[in-house]
Amino acid sequence: MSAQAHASGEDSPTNGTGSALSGESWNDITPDAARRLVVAAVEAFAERGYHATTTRDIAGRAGMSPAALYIHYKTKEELLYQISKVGHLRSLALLSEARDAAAPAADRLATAVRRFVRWHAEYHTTGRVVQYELGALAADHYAEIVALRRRSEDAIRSIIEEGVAAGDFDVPDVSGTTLAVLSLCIDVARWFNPRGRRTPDEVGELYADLVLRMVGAPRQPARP
Amino acid sequence: MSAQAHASGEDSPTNGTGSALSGESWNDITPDAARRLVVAAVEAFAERGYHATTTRDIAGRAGMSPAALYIHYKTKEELLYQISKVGHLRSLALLSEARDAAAPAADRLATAVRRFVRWHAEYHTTGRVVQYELGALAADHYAEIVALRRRSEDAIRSIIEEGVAAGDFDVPDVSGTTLAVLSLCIDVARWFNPRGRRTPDEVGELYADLVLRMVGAPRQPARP
DNA sequence: TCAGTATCTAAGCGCTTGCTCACCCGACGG
DNA sequence: CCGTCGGGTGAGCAAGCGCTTAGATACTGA
Repeated sequence: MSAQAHASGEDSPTNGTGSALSGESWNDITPDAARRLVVAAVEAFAERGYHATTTRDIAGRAGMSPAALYIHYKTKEELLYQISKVGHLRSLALLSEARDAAAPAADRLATAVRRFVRWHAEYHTTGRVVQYELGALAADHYAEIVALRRRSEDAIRSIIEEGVAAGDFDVPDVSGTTLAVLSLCIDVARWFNPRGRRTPDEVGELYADLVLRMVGAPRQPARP
Repeated sequence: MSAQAHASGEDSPTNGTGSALSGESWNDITPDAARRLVVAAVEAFAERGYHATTTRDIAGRAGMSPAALYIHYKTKEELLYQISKVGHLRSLALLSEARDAAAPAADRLATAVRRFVRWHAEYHTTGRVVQYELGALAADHYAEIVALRRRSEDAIRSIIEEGVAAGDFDVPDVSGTTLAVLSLCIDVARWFNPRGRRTPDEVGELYADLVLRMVGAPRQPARP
């Protein structure tokens, strides 16, 4: 397979948003206790699911009493909403950035997949909550999140459409393939295990290659 | 509710096990009330998740009082276990059959994916429970199910390995690609919507094509 | 005819849930 | 030196949970 050497600089074709640096993106939540609660909630939701997680458990992990949770968040659902929103915005930013880069469609698609997958692997707990606990959101919050997801889908679809138009891709069913690509990437959050054989970087590389095959792009161009 | 019509015949290249006929496979559960409970539980678990589903809800959907549930199943978890077991056995049978067929690896892989995906689309409620509610199983039940999943993975891996050995496939990372193929198929249960544009057959066909591309098989052989 | 069995229900037990309330505490400006 | 205020607590409420029990009903074979 392709050498995964790629020194750090590797991507960040555009960094207009300045989002590229952030690791887990809870850093800008204040006060400190509110941030600890979000982190605790992500862990708990990812481990046991939203409904199986108790507010006592979340508060406990954050090192405070059950009642303290309600100083910072009105309900347990609001915590989920916060997590879901931040996660979806991050996904969308990632994919939009890749779509808008000045590069051939194949490169942009590979970059999008590589980063999207890497994020889902690296922050697979967050990813799990973001991708699999939507159903627990209140109706209005759910609608808002679904709109963000649609925009993410559009970003991928755009790249594939442009690749087809440029004659770089061979894709009989663009919207079906878009769905499959996104689905493939998202599911990484479900199975990824940080103690497994593969690093997030390796999975990203593997998946970028697989997706290029799916769209019938000529074999991976040598990367600088 | 689920039209279980499904004209059966369509493919079935091998039908040694005789399992090919079953549609939704709850038909052989007796007595009738126990079957109704399983069907109700599948619907409820798929809609809201295991933990958000109450025994009162399940019993209600099955048209009986909450207490009646416990005549047929010892606990709510046993219901989940039953569903999970039947579903995983069905998946495994599907994949094993495809693996053992007398045909080139590409055909066997395409058949495996086509049927696996079709099943996850057609019975996406069951699929949802089977694939996404494992975590709610008791420890011993969980271990048993995980063993079944490993055997399913082995079936796919075998086909890919044999395709590589025969020179039909070009796969740099066999076990990674196996994971990706399974992941892609499984995730159909999450997003498939019976009121959407695509039928289960169409999704199966699309995915079989995509997977052949992923393993670098020469373009799809004409099917009879 | 009638005990035995299988199936079901109304009522409810003990416990946990999400969330609230009355109160406490240390930092800090005047 | 005190009042205020953001952040915290212990206790607990109403509701809902999984599950049990005592008893009703219908069907069976002898």
